[in-house]
Amino acid sequence: MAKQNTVFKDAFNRCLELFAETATLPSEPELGQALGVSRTTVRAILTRCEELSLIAWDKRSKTVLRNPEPSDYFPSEETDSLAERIERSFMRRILAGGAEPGMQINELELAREIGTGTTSVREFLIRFSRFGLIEKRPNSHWVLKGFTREFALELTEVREMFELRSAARFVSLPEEDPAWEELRTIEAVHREILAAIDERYGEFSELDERLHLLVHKSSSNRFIIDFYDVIAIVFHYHYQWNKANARERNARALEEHLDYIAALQSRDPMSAEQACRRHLKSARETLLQSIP
Amino acid sequence: MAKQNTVFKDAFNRCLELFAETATLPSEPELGQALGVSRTTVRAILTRCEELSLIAWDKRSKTVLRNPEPSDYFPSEETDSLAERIERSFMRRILAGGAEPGMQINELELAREIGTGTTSVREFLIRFSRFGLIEKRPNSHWVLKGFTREFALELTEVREMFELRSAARFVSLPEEDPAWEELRTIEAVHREILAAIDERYGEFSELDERLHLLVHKSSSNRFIIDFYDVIAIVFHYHYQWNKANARERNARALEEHLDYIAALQSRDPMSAEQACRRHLKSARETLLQSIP
DNA sequence: CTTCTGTCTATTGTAGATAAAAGACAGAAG
DNA sequence: CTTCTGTCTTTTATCTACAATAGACAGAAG
Repeated sequence: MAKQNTVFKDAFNRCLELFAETATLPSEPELGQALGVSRTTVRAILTRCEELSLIAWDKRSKTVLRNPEPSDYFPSEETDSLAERIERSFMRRILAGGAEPGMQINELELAREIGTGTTSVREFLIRFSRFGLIEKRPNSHWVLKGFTREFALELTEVREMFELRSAARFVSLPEEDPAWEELRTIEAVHREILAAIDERYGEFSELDERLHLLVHKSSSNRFIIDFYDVIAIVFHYHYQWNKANARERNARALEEHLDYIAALQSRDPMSAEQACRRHLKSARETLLQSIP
Repeated sequence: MAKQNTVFKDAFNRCLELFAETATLPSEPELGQALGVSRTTVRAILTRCEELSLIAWDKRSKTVLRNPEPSDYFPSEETDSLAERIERSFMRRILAGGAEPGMQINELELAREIGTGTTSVREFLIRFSRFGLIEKRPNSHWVLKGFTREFALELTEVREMFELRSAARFVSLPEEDPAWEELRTIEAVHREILAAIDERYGEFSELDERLHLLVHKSSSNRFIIDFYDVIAIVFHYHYQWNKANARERNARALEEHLDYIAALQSRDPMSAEQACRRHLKSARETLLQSIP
């Protein structure tokens, strides 16, 4: 098992969705473009489609023979990349499981538990180390620094610096910048969700990320934008983990977002700064409350 | 060749230095402590010392028989860890060699050139990616983003945010904080170097890192402190690469540092901020001048 | 009863191998 | 003459293996 063929399986599944739209499939390079994979993978997909009698394929003609059935798809467990599986397992262990700061992290043990080789785990840990939650002792184990109060405070301190700076840039973006359009879209989604808050409050997490990432992006600074990954992953898993009072919390945050959005749209630096500060302050408090 | 024994070789060399101080060596755990290695490595070192008739070793008694000669040491090329070698080769390629932005980076080729396995190169690139100079195309190559003007501006923007914040913290450190002592030491070294600037201007680079790292550390924020790695590596290689007018540049920077140090020692936030801004501004300009 | 040494085990760092995926090139089809 | 397909080569992602290194434990020495 040198390499998982998850790219193939995932692209295959996505390719079946395209069948609904057209009776004849486009050329191989075009398909590759649409699915975001190379021609090699496209041909593997087409070959499998042919084997399953989903299409008739002869050189340039690719005719859809029948609509795909659920059994044609690969199960979703098989389409996740190894890196995603490792991340989930790891985060579950350190966030959900009682993981005390100072705990040792063992590459071999993690690999065995996840059912994978050590190399992948190792590379994951290296990438993950930039989130500041783990640290390497050279020639020895990793140490879990823990999702502690200090961590949250350090994270939010930088977040606030970066977001205030980005918000200040945002209000000075030229009228024709696509960010304004995206901001209006995000605003509309906010209103939709608020209108049906009882059913849709769960969609907040994703929307939150979308808004803040948009703001951070206007900094045009790769370090600021990259840092948003740290924030996103922490909040992502934090929302999954801590669902107490989610409805009220999210409703309040949505209102704050609307204020923030309005302030950005006013193009007034001062009120944007104030709205930004207010929201970040309550976001910080929410995060801190969930930490013992 | 599963693992290079550079830890052993480097510790062995450092161990020979200890011979000058004592006629009998301390216990194994103590030696391990002093050299920063495990007992396993200590015993390997002692075994080799015995083989070379450098010491007589019987259980607890370890008597030095003769002083080490140059030929006893391992050559310095063999004591560098693989990671260090890869970093140097890579930086030489991308800074010195005409490396245009957008260039593809090939793991296999790099590994062959450095004479190492792909795994190590790969892990290096993953670690290095946080410096914002390269980017991964999944399932495909890395792309060099280049040491460009934008890079320098983005880097210094964050640097200035972080250092201003850290300097503000610094002035409010309590009297007994060891940072004040370290600051006085750094100040003294500055004066020494300035007094003999023509011969010693080359020592500035290291001192610069020491001062700024001290300031950043007072933020007590892991993200700010970690970010200093990015700054340090960029300036480190930048100094090596760009030696034009080094004497004058360093002399001016030393003067600025002294102002900055005095402002910090005054405990006055306003003057610390001003001195910090002044120095960072000229550091930025120096960096930008070296980029075409 | 603390600290050391001898011995053994477990884990990390690195190389090498292999399937998956990307990508290059020439000739075919429009 | 542009875009496609067939074929082939190169590179990446991942596993496995193994030496270097760390670390554990029991008995020895003080």
